[in-house]
Amino acid sequence: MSTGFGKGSHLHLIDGSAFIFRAYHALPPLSRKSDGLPIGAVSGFCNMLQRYVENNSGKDAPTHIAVIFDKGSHTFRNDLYDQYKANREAMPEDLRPQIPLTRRATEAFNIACKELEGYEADDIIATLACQAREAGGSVTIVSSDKDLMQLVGDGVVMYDAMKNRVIDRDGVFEKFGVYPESVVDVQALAGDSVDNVPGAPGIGVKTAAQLLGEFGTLEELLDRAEEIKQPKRRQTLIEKRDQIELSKKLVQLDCETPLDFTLDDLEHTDPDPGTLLGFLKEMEFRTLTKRIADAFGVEAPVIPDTTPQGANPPADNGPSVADIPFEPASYDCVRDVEALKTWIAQAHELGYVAVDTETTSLNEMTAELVGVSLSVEAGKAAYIPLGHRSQGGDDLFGGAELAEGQIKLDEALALLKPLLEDPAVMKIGQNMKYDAKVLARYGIDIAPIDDTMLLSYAMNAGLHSHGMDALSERYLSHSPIPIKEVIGSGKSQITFDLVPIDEATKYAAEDADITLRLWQIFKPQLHQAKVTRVYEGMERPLVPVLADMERAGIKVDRDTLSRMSNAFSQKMAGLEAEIHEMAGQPFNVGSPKQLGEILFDKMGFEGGKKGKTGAYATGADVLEDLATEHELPRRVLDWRQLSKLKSTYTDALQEHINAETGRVHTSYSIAGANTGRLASTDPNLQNIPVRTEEGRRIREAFIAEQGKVLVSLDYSQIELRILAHIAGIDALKQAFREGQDIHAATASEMFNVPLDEMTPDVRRQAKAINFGVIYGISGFGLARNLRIPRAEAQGFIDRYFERFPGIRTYMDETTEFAKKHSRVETLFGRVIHTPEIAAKGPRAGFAKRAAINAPIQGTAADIIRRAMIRMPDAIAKLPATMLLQVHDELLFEVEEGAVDELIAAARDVMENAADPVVKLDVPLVVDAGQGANWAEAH
DNA sequence: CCTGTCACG
DNA sequence: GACGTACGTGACAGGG
Repeated sequence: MSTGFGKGSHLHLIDGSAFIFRAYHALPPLSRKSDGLPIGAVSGFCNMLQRYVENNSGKDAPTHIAVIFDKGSHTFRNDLYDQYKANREAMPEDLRPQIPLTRRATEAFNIACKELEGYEADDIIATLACQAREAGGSVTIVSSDKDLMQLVGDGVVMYDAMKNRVIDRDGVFEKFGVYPESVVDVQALAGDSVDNVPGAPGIGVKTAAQLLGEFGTLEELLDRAEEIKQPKRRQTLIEKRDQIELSKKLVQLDCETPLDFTLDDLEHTDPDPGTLLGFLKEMEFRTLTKRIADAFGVEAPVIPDTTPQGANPPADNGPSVADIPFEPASYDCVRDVEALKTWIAQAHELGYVAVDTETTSLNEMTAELVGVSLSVEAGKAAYIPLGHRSQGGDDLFGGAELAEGQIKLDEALALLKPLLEDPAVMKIGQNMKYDAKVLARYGIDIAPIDDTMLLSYAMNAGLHSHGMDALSERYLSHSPIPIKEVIGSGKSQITFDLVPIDEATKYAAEDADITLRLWQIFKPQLHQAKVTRVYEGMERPLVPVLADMERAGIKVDRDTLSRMSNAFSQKMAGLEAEIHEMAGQPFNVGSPKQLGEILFDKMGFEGGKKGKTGAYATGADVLEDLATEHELPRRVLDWRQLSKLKSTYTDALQEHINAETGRVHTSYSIAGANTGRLASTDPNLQNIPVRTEEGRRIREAFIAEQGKVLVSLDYSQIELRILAHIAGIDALKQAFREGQDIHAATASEMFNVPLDEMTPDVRRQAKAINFGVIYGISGFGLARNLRIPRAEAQGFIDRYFERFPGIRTYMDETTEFAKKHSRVETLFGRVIHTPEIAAKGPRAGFAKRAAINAPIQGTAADIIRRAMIRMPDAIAKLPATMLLQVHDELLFEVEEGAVDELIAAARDVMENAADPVVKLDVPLVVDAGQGANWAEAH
């Protein structure tokens, strides 16, 4: 029945990109259950196609149909004008992989799918519409894009699928005030801020339509521009003639696109049921598969239910998980292989399982696995003891023997490994990084995971902490068995392997039970809280990245530390003697209480202030002031510095060197800091000294292995850059774009000092103000920091606000937002709750400054998180390991020959880490350093 | 266990 | 007009 395209034929042209974006934004970010592939836009796209075909199956059904896509970002318009579509936001990361799938979907529906490199979809649509019109057929363009309106008329109409409205010549007139043949002229004059078409400044659609009504065509208008009465308008049209003519070329669609197919190739035929249903099955679209199978009158293919619900708990019908009682006695203790297999099968069937590990220590690097607990349903959990020992073993070596009635560790792990690594089963944990690290040491790479701690953090940062006990109390009204009751505390504390198995079961299974229940509460709330992308993009993917960094650790040279400790001891002893001599009596220099009494009571210094405990304040700022009057306070300051360096660093770090690896392994808490920053503990490697020469030498003990180098990359002024972007401070943005010294530039702007006459002191003051702004500046705080009178500090601040009024606006708007919503947000959508903002009294001040700071600090934290998540792939082929993060710095260990390559690759990731979600107005700049130790690298 | 102090960004 | 004040962390020592 193929007769070729001609009179009576009806061509439908669907704007594919419009369909995709509408589908993407209309739906929550769904993902394919079996492997987490993002699929929301594809799902919406298929639904829209299906509905479209259904609605157009009557006698007006199209004889020919095609979906047209854009291809490539560079078109002939970019050659005309390099700014064309330059400020278009980049495609969201989770949409990109879905684009090819929409092509496949189109083909599966047996609809022609067309695109052409170097041309926009609009040009292909224009060319096809012209051809169809000439052949005597009619055309419906399915799109609401105003750029396509120039094509309407002579048998061509547009159809807005969203509003279910046909746009004909009158519809175009309604929109533009002119008929289709003049649309291009209107657009050339009015320009388009979305596509970055310049147009004529100051002329919009209304004025353009009016001018064209008067002069007829754009060319006529430009030739006779002198006749225009309004002086401003006349001047614009004369001066900007080139720009307007360029704009016309940009908006004019190309009807001569070189196509490698003809209209006849677009003939619409019914899809092949097998192909279409096969595709839908592969995408795991259950509802749509069934609907289309019904329409074909065939059996719907079975999408195996053994593939997991995985990512989400089943819809909640029964009693709330918080209402199901906790019954420790009901927990299953799994002591044989058959029972274990039953539990594993249940997990496979459901597609999710809560997992918790019990170990001999909180240190994941040395902890030995003692047992694993699982839960698949609220109130239903199992504990699998694997390494329990009978208490008080009485053999000669005092070692306890493995208790009876446990599956052999190897055997159990061999059974658990396929489950824990099965991409089709979601493993749910509370602080999964811990379990992942322990299991990694037993050869199990647990994935995919959900983490209740991180779910809570993504939704509730700032509201409460995210430890399991706190979450259980708050959301389940249940106090878990305290670990103290199981293993004791203090001197009589035992390790978990010595806990009797019955008791261990109650404790361990309860943890898995609680974790599962929390997940069932939290996971469905994620989308509503609008933090799905935060959780899936910036929290969860960080878990394996940090686990690897922590397991890698950094090499620390014990001898270097030990020598420093000795040197510090000697110096301190000398200082202590001098201090006692000056004080006229011996006392504990390390006791602020005793020191305060010596200073203010015995020696009679003025201005002693007592705190709420009744002790004198003896902080560094106090001693610094007293140091002008007497030598003793300076000695105490020196002593304190050495004492700090010794106790916290040179002594303590040695204790943290792992006997097996010879390295120090910190632990990062992902959900510790409210702003999104990480925190480092045991030991804290984010506060290794650097500001004083003496302290910085401690970094010489952090070294690279033989043949390797430490490389440090850090963001330059990232928070100030973010401030410039968020608050929209043009002067700061400009300074950053030009690579200026930002503090000097600020000083120059504030104090009217030319850059080449800048003194270090003026620059220092400007620097203090810049940082003060980030922290929610106050006259008092700046005065104290700069040690200047408060009035003077306030004067600086006033002048700063005067010169950079955007800052004041940002602070006011942020405070308002916080008051209104009780939260603030980062550029990437991270939510930080600010419950205290409503408080009265001094707490309100704290809350306000925290609210001002959080979006800035938090956005910086988001950016480096994104960089860290991308880093493993980016450096996969290099002999390099990412070791540490210090808020704006990443430290790597690299083989000597690959340093330059590593720097290039890592810098690229870091400098572009905001893309494509946020387009910053300022460049991100990363500085790099390298050396045999951290002091050299930094 | 809390407080003061001080190390970092 | 008074009241306290820079933001975010973690570790250690002293002292109850």
